[in-house]
Amino acid sequence: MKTSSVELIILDLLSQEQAHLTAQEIYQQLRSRLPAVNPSTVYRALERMAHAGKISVSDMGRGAMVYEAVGGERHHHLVCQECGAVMTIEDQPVNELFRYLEKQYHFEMITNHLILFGRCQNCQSPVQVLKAETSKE
Amino acid sequence: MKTSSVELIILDLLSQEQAHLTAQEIYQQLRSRLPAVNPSTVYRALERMAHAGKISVSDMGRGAMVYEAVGGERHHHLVCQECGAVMTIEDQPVNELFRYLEKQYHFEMITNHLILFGRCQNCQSPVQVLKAETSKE
DNA sequence: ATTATAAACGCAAATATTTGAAAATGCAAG
DNA sequence: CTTGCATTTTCAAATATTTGCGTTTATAAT
Repeated sequence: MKTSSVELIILDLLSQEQAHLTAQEIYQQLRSRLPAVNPSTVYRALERMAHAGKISVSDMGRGAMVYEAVGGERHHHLVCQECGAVMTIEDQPVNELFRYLEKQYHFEMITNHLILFGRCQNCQSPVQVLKAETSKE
Repeated sequence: MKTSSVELIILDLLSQEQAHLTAQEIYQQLRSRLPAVNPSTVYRALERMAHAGKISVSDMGRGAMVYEAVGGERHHHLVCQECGAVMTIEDQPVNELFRYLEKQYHFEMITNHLILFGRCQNCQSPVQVLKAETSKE
């Protein structure tokens, strides 16, 4: 099956510099190459590609899902909910959990990009103190 | 700080039977108790509550995020991307990973509800065969 | 009780996303 | 090349979500 032109361009966009783009960002950038493309074409293409495993979709706390090309080093992210900092972590420990769950539950994992939210080192104790001073629930 | 009435009702809704509700479902159900409530009030309340850690937000592959009250047994889900089946798994192995990552990256984990996508046992080999017969990329 | 301040809410407008149905395109078989 | 079928795209309309801003409500201080 030949890949549609929109899909090709989207893959190209997502291949630039480990891009994590939202549907809107993709739509906007696409318009500079295919000026008349319709938004629903983009949404449907993204849906298709995600289901086909060509791209991954994740919530990185930006308000909308971000899309990423699959391939390259498998990795995962820790996202700080206070300052938005994104740390990339290696696959190994996550992979171990996944393999364990696959055996345990006879489940074939598809998720290959984990996003975990929390507070980075910088945002930890300082915030606690601030909160203690400011609010009293 | 006193909790707003909308927040109280939302918490009540989410406390019924391990509910995983979308914003729309919450909005609809809320209207039966507060007929004149405005959608933006609901969206803003959900955002507030999520940020305050009163509820958790996750993508269970239903097209929209689902909200859940926190508290009760910590658990996670395996969601089958073919048939939509949802398995609940115990916290322990996930918790071990989280504790490891916290130590390793000095990161304080907030995520407490993991959703992992894949294929359940029923949807595994059958689909492979079907695909092999049907498509030839 | 009165006033000041911040949080929550409603409303209307702007955006974003989804959906159904028709037109266009690509591909394979005849 | 022409027909048939499946996929992709468009368009318009329906939904869903977000945003700015003015109003109300709650809370705390005077």
